[in-house]
Amino acid sequence: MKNITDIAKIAGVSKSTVSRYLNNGSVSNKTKQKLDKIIEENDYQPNQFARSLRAQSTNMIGAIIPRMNSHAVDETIKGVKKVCDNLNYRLLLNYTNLHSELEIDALETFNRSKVDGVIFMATEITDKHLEVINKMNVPVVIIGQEHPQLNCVIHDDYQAGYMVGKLIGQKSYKKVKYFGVTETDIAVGVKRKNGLCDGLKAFEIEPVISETSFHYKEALKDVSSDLENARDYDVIIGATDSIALAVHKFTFDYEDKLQQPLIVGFGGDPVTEIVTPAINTVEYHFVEAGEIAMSKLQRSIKNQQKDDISVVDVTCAFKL
Amino acid sequence: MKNITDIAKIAGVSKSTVSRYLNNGSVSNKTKQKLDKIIEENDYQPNQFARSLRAQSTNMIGAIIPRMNSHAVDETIKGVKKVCDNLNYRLLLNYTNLHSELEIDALETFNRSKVDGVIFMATEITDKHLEVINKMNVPVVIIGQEHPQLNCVIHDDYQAGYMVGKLIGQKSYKKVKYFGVTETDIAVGVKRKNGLCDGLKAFEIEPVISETSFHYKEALKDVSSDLENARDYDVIIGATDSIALAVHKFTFDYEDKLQQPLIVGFGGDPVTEIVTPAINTVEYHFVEAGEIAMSKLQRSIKNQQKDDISVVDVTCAFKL
DNA sequence: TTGTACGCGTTATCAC
DNA sequence: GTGATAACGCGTACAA
Repeated sequence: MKNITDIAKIAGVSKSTVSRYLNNGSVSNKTKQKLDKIIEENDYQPNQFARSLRAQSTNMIGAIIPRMNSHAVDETIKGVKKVCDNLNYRLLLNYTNLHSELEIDALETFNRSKVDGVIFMATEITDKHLEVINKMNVPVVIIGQEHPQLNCVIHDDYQAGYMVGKLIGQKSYKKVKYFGVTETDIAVGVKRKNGLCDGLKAFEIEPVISETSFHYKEALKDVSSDLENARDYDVIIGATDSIALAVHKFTFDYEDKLQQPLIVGFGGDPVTEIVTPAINTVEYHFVEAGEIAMSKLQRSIKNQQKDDISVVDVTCAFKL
Repeated sequence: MKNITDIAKIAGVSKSTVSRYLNNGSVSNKTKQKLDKIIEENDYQPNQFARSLRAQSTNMIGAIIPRMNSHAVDETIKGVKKVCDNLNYRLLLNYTNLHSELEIDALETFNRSKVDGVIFMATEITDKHLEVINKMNVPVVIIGQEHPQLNCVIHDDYQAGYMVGKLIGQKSYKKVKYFGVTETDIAVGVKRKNGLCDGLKAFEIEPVISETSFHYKEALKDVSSDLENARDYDVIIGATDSIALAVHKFTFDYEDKLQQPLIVGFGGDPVTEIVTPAINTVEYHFVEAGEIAMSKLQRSIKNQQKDDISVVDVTCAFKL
């Protein structure tokens, strides 16, 4: 592999001339053409590490994602990538498979790698997360959870829950079941649930609440044992689309086809419309969230200061 | 951000001592303890770029993935990551959203970034791909497509198709429909189809073949218009699980519930068992493929030479 | 327009 | 066990 000095020698110029050719331009037409050819022939590529070392910046953004096979993650990263492309940042993904320690590890790695900024799709922010993030000398933007000391983009989960609650109340459904998730996840476990309860409360409905897992398979177990002895719900709501799908899977086999409950989920996962009858799901604007997050990050990189939390609206595309 | 010289100054030693402390060891107990403390206090992290520049190697593996929200990609990367963790490589993902130019771009970027090796999940290998890969001075392993000049890991798509064909023939189904994909995708578009046809041929069955898209939505359109006037198939096979799901979606609404066709897909996507009735799908061993690919890459990095194509078996977990 | 000299942060070599 | 020094590849004042 050739370096800038090799190229300079071949061209019979100094390496600063080659460097100028590569960056600003300011070289004579003659040497320009000579270099065009030589660099092409030797397919020379400047060493990115030497560049970064020198420039003290890498033009890279690191993104930490909890998992891959997820509509939410996919869409969010689409948004992030779009802005990255515009701003000429390289996007690197680090995937933690929902492991909290791997998140910490990834944060430290990106910090050490001196990426220009980090996008962190969080499911939970522990004290350890906070400690590591505060020590970092690279700006971080969190997507999906909020924390007063950090730079965050969140979805309006309370509103999402509230909208569903109101829609259900208006249609005068009576018996409502909710499968929620752990309260360590503030966004989904707490706010979404509270929104729903408040929305229902206006109609004097109190849902029956259980807690289950984000994972379809585990949710299916919980849902099955839970609903086995109580099949008279008008509406069953899953805190996520995965959970709603588990509910669908179980209730689909109810003997009495006519009395199947209405099923509602959150997240706008396209799988919800593959099943029949399609599941009603609240649309989250993940792409937009990704774009906003990356723009925020860009500002942090320039200004070094955090701004307020950004809240992305949700939309309820369905009518009950 | 402090560097090794700062730390050395604070400790009152030379930077070579600090470097030794960080790497081999060979320092006195006294200075060791001193450095323990100082490095902790200043949370000093060695600059990765300077290290790589010096070492001429990055300990990083770049992976190029076509999309994120996919069971196949998710599982494959799990396998790759597992081996990476064992070998102490960092894994970087670059996601191309199924854009061929972005793949080329990603290959060049990783080459310039001097990662130690590249894992490339390909849907297609064009001349342009070949040209770029051949110019690279970093080993590349392809997953999912084969090419005589390249280092590849593939699934046994012919066998997968053949197994399905034989199972169908044995059950004496008669009218068989197959929704395939473009033949530019050798693995899925050609081999899977040929396997199926050969498997069926043994039973003198000739399937009716159409071509459609990998994407669920587009497949649904094609499937709908195709099946609208021909609802008397015993078996309908989709070249991928997405296509099979589209078939399910359409045929589920057939008025005559009793005469619903059997549906078969390929890929083992968990979504196929969420729908009811569950779709029969051929299991692909993506995690294993990822592991094999990464092991191959590791060998290439050490030896600089390519070995034979690795073929990963498929399994047919269902009986018809 | 072109070339010289230096520094980015790290590690390896070789004296001491 | 420790410290000075060169080298990794590049960009950029500064001088020519």
